[in-house]
Amino acid sequence: MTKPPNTQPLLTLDTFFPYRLRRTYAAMNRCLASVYEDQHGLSQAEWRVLAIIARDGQIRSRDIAIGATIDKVAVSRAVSRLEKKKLVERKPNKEDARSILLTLSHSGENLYNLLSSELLEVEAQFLKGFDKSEVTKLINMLMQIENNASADT
Amino acid sequence: MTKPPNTQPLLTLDTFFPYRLRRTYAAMNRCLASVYEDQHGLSQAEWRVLAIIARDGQIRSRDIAIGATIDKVAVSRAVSRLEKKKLVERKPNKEDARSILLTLSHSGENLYNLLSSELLEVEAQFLKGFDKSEVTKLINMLMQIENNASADT
DNA sequence: TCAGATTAGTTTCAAATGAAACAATGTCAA
DNA sequence: TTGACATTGTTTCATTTGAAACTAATCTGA
Repeated sequence: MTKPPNTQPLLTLDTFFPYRLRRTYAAMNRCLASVYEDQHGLSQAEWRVLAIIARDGQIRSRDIAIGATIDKVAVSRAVSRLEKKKLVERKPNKEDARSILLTLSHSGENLYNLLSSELLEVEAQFLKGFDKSEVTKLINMLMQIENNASADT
Repeated sequence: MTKPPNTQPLLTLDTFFPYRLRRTYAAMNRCLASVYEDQHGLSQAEWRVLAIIARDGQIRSRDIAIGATIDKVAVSRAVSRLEKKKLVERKPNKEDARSILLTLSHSGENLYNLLSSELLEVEAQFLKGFDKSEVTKLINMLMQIENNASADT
């Protein structure tokens, strides 16, 4: 009874790359959130800020915003919450008093280590069935697409 | 001066699949939004609802929510706005008076056709440099990963 | 040197969002 | 039937979010 909407569809949603990427991203996110949020009480922003600090060591808010592509307001709020939870510490920056240097606390490091091993397992679930070269190729394609999108006018 | 945070990092962020996927998704989204939002004044939810209705013809709110993985409240609001803009029409469903059947209006179809050709160009930008088989492989991997993630406990 | 412009980070306020409550209809078993 | 439960879609309300305003510090160039 349902009539086909377009006799000659321009856009086939199911093979439209943005549609597929969005669906994959959404499904992935639900899995990840069940770990960092449901099990450890961190928001996505908090987890991402934590991961960037873990990667870079001592870092300014501004560089977290750039590294994690979160806007500075969200970073500021995430850091406040992480500080309240004693996971992150703020130190004054002697070289530039406008900014603040952020580091993980001891318990921040512990949580990060725990979380990262849990999330690596989740990643392995996502990528189950693919061999190493396929995954490498996938990652490289995603990086190229990110570049193409960022270069976009 | 910046000390390495972990002597033996468990998780290498730059090759961590969820990190890459998220960055790609974010970059892609900015490009797409510059079309449907900045140029045509549609929110992401509105565009996605429009695309699902275009694909499926006559459809219930509920099925849009499932098809687009948007929650029903967001669908309800997006449909209201689309109706206000005369892009979508609500018709009572004779078979089940709880639900409402949604279709594109004439101008909704026109906008959809315009938008989809514009967005296909954006997609082509993203995928520039890859051949057809690479893109097919990519899409298939994303679908598999989505399934793996959805099957996750 | 010092006035204007720029940058880092926070706060404020309005808009977007999501969970729960809700009204209206439909289903199903006793 | 009918009465308990389920489903559809909207509304309400509290929280989250983001843009702009703001404070404080730094840079820049006449």
